Amino acid sequence: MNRLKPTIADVARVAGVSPATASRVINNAPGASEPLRTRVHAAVTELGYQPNETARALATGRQHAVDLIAVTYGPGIGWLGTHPYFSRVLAGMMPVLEGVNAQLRLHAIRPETAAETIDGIAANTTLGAVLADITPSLATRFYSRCRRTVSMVPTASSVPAMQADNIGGAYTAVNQLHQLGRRRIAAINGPALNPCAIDRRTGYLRAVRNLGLTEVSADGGFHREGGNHAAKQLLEQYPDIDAMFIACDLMAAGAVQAITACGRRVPDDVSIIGFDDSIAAVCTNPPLTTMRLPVEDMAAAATRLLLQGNPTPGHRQRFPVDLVIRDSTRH
Amino acid sequence: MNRLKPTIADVARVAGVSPATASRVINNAPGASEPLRTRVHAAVTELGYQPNETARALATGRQHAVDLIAVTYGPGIGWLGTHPYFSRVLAGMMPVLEGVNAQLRLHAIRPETAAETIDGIAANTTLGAVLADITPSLATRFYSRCRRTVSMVPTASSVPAMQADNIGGAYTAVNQLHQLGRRRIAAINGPALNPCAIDRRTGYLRAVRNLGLTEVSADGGFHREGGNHAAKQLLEQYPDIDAMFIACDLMAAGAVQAITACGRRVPDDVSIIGFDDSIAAVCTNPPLTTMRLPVEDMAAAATRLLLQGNPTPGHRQRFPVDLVIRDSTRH
DNA sequence: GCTTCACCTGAGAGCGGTTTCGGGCCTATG
DNA sequence: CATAGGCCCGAAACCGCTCTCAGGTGAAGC
Repeated sequence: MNRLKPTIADVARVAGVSPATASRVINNAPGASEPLRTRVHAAVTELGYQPNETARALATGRQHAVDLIAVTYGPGIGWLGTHPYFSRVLAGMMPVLEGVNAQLRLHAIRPETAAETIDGIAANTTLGAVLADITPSLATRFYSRCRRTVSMVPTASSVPAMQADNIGGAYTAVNQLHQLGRRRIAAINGPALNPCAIDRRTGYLRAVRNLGLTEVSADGGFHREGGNHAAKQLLEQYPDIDAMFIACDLMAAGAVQAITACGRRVPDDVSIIGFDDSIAAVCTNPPLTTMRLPVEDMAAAATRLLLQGNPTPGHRQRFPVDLVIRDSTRH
Repeated sequence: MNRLKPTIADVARVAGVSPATASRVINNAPGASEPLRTRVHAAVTELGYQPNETARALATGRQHAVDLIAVTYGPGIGWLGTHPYFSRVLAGMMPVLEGVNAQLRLHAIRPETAAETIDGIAANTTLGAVLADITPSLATRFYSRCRRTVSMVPTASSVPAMQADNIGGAYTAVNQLHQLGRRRIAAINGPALNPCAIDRRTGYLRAVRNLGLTEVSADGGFHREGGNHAAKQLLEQYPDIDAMFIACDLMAAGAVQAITACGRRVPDDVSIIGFDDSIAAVCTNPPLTTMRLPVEDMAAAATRLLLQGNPTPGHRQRFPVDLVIRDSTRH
C-alpha cells in the first residue's frame, strides 16, 4: 500500500520479465515473444499501470506537446481567453492533435517579460510551437531558438507562417462598400502594433486613396468596448459617415450598438463590414457582413506542419480572405 | 557546434564546479558561496543555458502544469474552442498560473474514448486538473485516480467543486419574466446530459410550476444554431409565447435572430433572459439580460485551490448567479 | 556434428536534472 | 592544542523509462 504508482519495474517483476521487455511490449515494439507479451499485458492490467509520460519524454528526447503562444497586448492577461480569435485557433488545433495523442500547452505572455519567457518556452518545445499573436521581432527571436515554429500572423520572412491576405481583404471590403454607393467610409482599426491590424489598415488606406475618398479612422484596440467607443466618437465627429470598415467583428459588434444607440440604422444609414467571421459576426443583430479569415483551417494547417517535422525556413501557406455577405450591408 | 543544447553539466564544467553546485545556484538554494554563484551565473549567460523542464520534472517528481479537461458532447471536438464558456475558463485560469510559471495543458475528450483517455491524464497530472465540462460519473472516476482535482460543474458530492447556483439562477430568471407581466414563458434547454443544463432546466420547471404556468420548452444543444432553431420551432408551435428563458447566451443570440426574423420584436413582443453573461450577451442587439455566471472567478478559484495543494474531499466553494439587466427585458 | 544466423531476452548505460551524504576546511570553544 | 561544530562542496544515487548491446537459444545450412 506504500507504493503510490506502479512503475515499469513493478510490471516487469509481476510479469517475471526484465524492464526492457516490459517496455517493448508496452510500446508494442518488435522483439518480444507472444507468451511474454500476454504476461506483461496481464501485469499491466493487474497493477493498473500507466506509463509516466515525463520519464518517457526524458528518455526519448521527444515529447508529445505543441505550444500555443500569444503575447497579450490587451488589458491583462485574460485577453487570450476572451477574444474569439483564440478560441478559433484552439478549435483548429485540437482535432489534429487529438489522435496523435499530443497535448496542447497554452502560454499567454505579457509584453514586459516576453523576451525571457519566450526563451524558456523555446528551450522546452517538443513537437513545436504555434505563434498565435506576436510581434515580428519576438517571432524572429523565438524562431532563432526553435526551428519547429509556425506563425499565424505576418512576421519576418524567414519564420514559417500561415498567411492570409489581410491587406487584400480590407481592400475588398472598402470596395464593396463603395459599390453599394457609400462614399464616406470610416475605419476602426486594431492595435497599432499588431501585425494583422497593420495590414488591414494598410488595405483600407490603399482602397480609400484609390477610390479618391478621404481617410476617416479611429482605434478600437480589437475589443468590443473599443469598437463601441470608436464608433461613437467617429459619428460625433463626422456625422456624414455612411459606412464603416471595422478590423474585427468584436469591435464591429460594439460599433453596431453605438450606431443604433445614436438613432441610426444598420444597414440603412450605415453599412458595416467586419473582419474575421468570428462568433461575434453571427451573434449581432443584424448579423455582420464580414471578411472571413479561415482561422481554424490556418491553425489546423500550422499544427499539421509541425507534426510533419521541421518546416522549411520561409515556408508560406496562403489562405483566402473571402467576403461573407450578411445583413449589415443589405439595404 | 555539435552539442545542441547546453546541459547543466556544461554549465558546471565552464564554471569549474560540480553539477550539484550548479543546480543549487540555478535554483538559488542555500549551500553555495557567493564567488561560485557568480561564476555559475556567468557560465549560464555565456552558454545561454535553459534548464530542461522535463528532466527537472522527473527528478523532483512534481511538474508545473495544470490540466484543463472537457468532454465534448457537441459536434466534433472543436466545440471546446468554440464555446465562449471555455474561453472564460481560460481567461480565469491564465492570470493565476502566470507568475507561478506553470503551464496550462488542454484536453478535449470525445465521449467514446473518454474513460481510457481520462485515466491516462490522471496518471500524469502534476499540479492538478480542472474539470471544465464532464459527466458526474467520469468526474468520479477521474477523482478516484487523482485527488488534485476540482470540478467546474455539478458532480458527485466527494469531488471538490466550484458551485454556482444554476437552479436558483434559472428560478430567478423565470420569476423576473413573470414580474414583467409575462405569462407564457418558454425555455430553451441545453444538452440533456449536461449537468449545468439539467440544473437550469430544473430551476425553470420549479419556477413555472410554482407560478402556476405551463411548461413550454425545446432543446437547443448549447449552441447558437440550436437556439435559433428551437426558438423558431417554439414560436410556430406556440404563437402566444411572450418570454423566453434560454439556458445560455449563445443560444439566446440565435433565438433573438429567429424572433426578429419572425417579425416580432425583442423585448416588446418577447422578453429574453439568457444565462452565462458571456460575450454573446453583449454582442447581440439588443444586448441580453442574463444570469451572470462568474466563470472567470470560479476558474481562478479552482486553479488557486489546486496550487494550494490537495483540496479536501467534498470541498465546495459557492458563487452567486446574479441577474444582469440589459435591453432584452426592457420595455 | 558444427557453424551460421535469426530471434529473444536482459543487463546496463544513459536522458538531464535534484538531492542525499560524507569529506574537507575553518572557526569557536574548552 | 585538541575537539566540536558549521559551512561548502562534490561524488553518486536516483527519478522512470528507453534502447543499445551482448549473450543465449534454437533452427537452418553445410
